[in-house]
Amino acid sequence: MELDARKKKILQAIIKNYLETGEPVGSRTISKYTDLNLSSATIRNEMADLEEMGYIFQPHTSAGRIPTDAGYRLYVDDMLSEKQSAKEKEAREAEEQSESGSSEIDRRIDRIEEVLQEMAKMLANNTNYTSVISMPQANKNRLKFVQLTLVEPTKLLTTVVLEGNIVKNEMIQVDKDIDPETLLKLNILFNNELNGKTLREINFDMAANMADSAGELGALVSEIINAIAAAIGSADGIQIFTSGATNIFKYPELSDTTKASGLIGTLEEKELLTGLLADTSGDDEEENTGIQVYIGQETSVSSMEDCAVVTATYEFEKGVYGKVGIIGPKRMDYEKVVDALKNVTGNLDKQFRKPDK
Amino acid sequence: MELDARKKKILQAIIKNYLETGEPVGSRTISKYTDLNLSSATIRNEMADLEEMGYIFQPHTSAGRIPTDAGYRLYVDDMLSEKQSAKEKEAREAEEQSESGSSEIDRRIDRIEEVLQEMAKMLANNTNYTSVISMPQANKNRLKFVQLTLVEPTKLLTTVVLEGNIVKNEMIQVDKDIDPETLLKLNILFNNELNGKTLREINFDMAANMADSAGELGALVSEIINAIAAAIGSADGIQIFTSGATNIFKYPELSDTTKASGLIGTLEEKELLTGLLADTSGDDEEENTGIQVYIGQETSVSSMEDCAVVTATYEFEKGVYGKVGIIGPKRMDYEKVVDALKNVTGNLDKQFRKPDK
DNA sequence: TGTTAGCACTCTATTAATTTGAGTGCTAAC
DNA sequence: GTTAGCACTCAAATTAATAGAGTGCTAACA
Repeated sequence: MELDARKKKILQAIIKNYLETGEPVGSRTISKYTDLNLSSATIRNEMADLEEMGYIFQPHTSAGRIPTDAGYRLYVDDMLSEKQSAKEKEAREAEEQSESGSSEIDRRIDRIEEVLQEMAKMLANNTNYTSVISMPQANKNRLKFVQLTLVEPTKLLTTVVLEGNIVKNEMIQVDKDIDPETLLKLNILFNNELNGKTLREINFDMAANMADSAGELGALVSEIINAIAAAIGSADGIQIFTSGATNIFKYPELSDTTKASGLIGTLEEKELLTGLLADTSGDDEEENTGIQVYIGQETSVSSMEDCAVVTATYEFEKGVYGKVGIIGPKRMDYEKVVDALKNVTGNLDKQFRKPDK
Repeated sequence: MELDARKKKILQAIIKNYLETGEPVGSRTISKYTDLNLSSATIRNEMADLEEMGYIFQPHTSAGRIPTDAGYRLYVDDMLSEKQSAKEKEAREAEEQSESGSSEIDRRIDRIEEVLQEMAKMLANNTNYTSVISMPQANKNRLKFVQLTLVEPTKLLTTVVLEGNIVKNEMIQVDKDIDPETLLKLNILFNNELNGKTLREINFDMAANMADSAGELGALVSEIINAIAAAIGSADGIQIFTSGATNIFKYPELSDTTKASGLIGTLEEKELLTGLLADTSGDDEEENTGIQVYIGQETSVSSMEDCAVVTATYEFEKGVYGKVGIIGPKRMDYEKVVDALKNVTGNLDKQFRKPDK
């Protein structure tokens, strides 16, 4: 069967209406809602076709129609490609707004966590859905600077600064006292050897080599390397901020206790979200719009099979990306969500990249 | 009216039964449940009295009775005072178990956040309620060590170590380059002047004084002091870990959507929890058992008016306390919860205080 | 005087029966 | 190809009927 223009128009009308009301939509509604000037009977015929094609279905005989995942997919893809073509026009018209109120957050750029948490909150409030933001993935990030400090005679503080000025600390308990000269030597050693290295590069034989060449300090050196690796690692482990979890209760189709509990549970756990926010740079869709949409099963998180997830990527430092996502019911206002996400990623890009400084 | 022994026994039986079943309990049940050998009619009479006294009530005529907040209060107080007397006996019998498996967590004691988060998870899993743990309140904590490092020519990293080895970082953007000697001077200056000070002590005129005596570096010095204060402050802002929020769905009286949403919302916000976990050292009850119980309205968090909250205090460093709490329905298993809390605080005390090291 | 059996009464919860109305599919006419 | 009309279906809301748990009160009993 052919999905001609009229069918498509009807399908869109159905989905649009369902997005607003959340109720199955019947033929009579569409007959009036559209400018097609068709009777409900005609619409019914077309609907039967659309159902056969798998874009809509009835929850039960004698109910209106609801979009299937395939229906949503079609709708979303259409919208995105429209946005895409609209984008080119925008690109020309933009630039005038490019500098705006970033100074306030500028000052505390080192408090990335707070910025992201705040963003998540805002996003959730604006959209009435649940928002999710991942810390930029640092595992491709390079070590910029290491500082060893003696806090107590046997307590060594390792401060690690990564590219992008992410700072992490690790405390090491040592057996015997360390004298200042040794400390200085160690500091120089580590900064010479490790700067610019990633976690992966450090982990391999480098540790062994350095420990060897350090002679009697070998044990200490390898312990310090471990601490450094742990510090980088702890920055690596995807950190995720969520907000507005309770917004799901605004949508009856999600607020049944088992579903809600499952959803909130995965939001609390956070580990399960990493999959959602994995790095997808290189995907086709990504290349085009920077936006990805997962509908129902496509999320591969079982507790979200009744949800849709829209994600976008922001750039933290050259080549280091983080993700922003919105989780809501399948019948979410995709258009609004996409706009909101673009807004946020745009903001973050601007704040973090700061080509001027 | 007099609350004689028999009435008390009946009240306890009612509450105990209600804790288990969650259903209003009737006279016949009690007549069999207790060893009082009284007919249901007699029990009914006593129940009428207990109701008049305000310890129990009927959700509607012809339903069994449910404890009022006052009833719970009586029950909990009794239990706690029993525990208290039992404690003395324990004290004699204890000590043999005093050293147990703390080594594993010992190693990573600097990762307090992780330890506490893990504890919260465990506690929630064991009890099937929601758990809450606050970071030790550092605002009485003293500065132990400051380290200024130049990360880039105009980027100054301030690393602050507090008593208890809490480490915080703050990045400062400076106008002009700083040469190594100045840096060294600053390091010495700050460590001499500020060590052992609390946030409050630093904030006052000290900042002004130091800036003055620093001459042309005045502006820089005061900016650094700000950074240090911010670092301490960020450690001060109560940090709270929660776990098992979704456990509330296991209790029908809490899982109605509005209530659940409110509760989970406050758990997500966390700010509202600070009141619950405020420092109460010095309270009467606290002195006796280390345990506090808030029933219903007593929490003064509106979303928890159908809940009970039990909290306990643990000692992080001498004089620095944190709190552990359990949030559940009023009909929670208080005894189990109190035991679990004591267990956890005991563990934390042991881990953090480490009188041996 | 405290305890108990007995009974009428109340009120919720459950189940069943009934009604309503939205929406469909199909047929026949335009 | 479109539409009016009609019989049919089914969920949801409404009402009615029933069952059962539990009470309060009275009168008898030890």
